[in-house]
Amino acid sequence: MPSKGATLELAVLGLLQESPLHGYELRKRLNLLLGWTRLLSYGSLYPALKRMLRSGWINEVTTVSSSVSRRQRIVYQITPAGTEFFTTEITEAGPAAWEDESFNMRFAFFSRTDANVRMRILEGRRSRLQERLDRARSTRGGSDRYVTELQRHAIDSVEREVRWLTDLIEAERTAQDRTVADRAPDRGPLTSPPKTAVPNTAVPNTEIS
Amino acid sequence: MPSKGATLELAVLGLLQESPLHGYELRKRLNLLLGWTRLLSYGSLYPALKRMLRSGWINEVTTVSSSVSRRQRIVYQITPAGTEFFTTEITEAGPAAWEDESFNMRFAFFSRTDANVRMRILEGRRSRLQERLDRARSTRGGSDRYVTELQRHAIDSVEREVRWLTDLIEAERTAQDRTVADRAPDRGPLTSPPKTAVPNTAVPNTEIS
DNA sequence: GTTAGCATGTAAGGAGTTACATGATTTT
DNA sequence: AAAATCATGTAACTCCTTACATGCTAAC
Repeated sequence: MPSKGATLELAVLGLLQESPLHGYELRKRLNLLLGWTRLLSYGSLYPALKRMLRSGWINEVTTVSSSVSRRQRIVYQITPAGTEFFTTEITEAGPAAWEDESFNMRFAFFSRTDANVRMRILEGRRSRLQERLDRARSTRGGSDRYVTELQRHAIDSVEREVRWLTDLIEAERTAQDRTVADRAPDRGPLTSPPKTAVPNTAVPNTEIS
Repeated sequence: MPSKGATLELAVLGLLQESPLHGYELRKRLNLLLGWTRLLSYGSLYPALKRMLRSGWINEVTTVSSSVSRRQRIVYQITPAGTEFFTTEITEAGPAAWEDESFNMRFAFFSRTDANVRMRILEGRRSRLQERLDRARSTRGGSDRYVTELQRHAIDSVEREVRWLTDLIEAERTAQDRTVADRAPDRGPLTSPPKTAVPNTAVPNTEIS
């Protein structure tokens, strides 16, 4: 079975690979990682965790009093089965991986993805967007000013995303060439951002658990 | 009641205000108007049409043989009640109107919206996006290269959209000033696009029905 | 001591998709 | 005559949100 969606489950597993977390904290991290446009609700997250428990991908450990806080929490940790599922799914670079949500999630875990899989996902995503552009450009028939403007803006946005992907693919490719040519340790791409980076004025925000 | 979503229904009513259409054709136009990223399915459209029939917003007329084609179609036309509902909803410039889908739909029908309502929707949408930016910029704590890059790109995209809205607001404002000052007929904004327009190389596509 | 934020859940429902079904008409 | 496209629908299912419920703990 090609496994339909399961984006949320995979994102949770990806986060739990770094460290065990409880639901409340998971939600915060998921909102950072993906979404931030759409805040994930608890009504979505907690049932997902229950499902994952039943699937045997995660274990729950109830903490009563630990070092700093004596607040009761249910901490989830990933199981070997969960790790295996995550690895299998994240390696799957088929059409499901170039859809919006799915792509974002996979991209967020690219550090734990093989270089050739990264490449296939980036290229697949780009051709998916290219298809959209072709469709949009061939069917523009709006006489209305606002409709035209809306479509123009939408096309601009997708074109921008295609350029972003192209830059990333280029960065991946040169990084890979370096590795093959020099036998140097794979430092990976993105050591220098492909476009003008936002000046990092943000608060470091070093809150752990 | 503030009326939850009903984006699809409103979009259908908006299209039917121009001319009566059958389901198949409606889907095509809806995909142009909104979506084009997400193709609307018939499993969504036809039940919506049934609901709208029951609500009395539209009538159905079965055509058997007309001028060009003798193919059987069910053509829907908007009723006075439907027009009233559409007008009321489209004038409602509350928070529901600045959400992604809802905003796009309302924007697409801006030609049939009062200038002051347009302004409120554009400004509301912009401050909604501004909130997202503030949240995203204050919580950036990713050490991972790819996560950082993903968030940077997401922030860039929203910043771009904010600028787009700012230009549109400016265009609306000057258009309104002109109208007030000269007593000239309201030619509206967007007579010249605020940014570099895509060179219109698209096929005119004059397919009607 | 009360408010704000932490923490976990459930039930009902909204909005959509996919898969299934069927058949007419036009094009090749 | 076959294939593509037009045309309309239903049933099951997915995924998510909102509203409801509950209670603890930290800060003011």
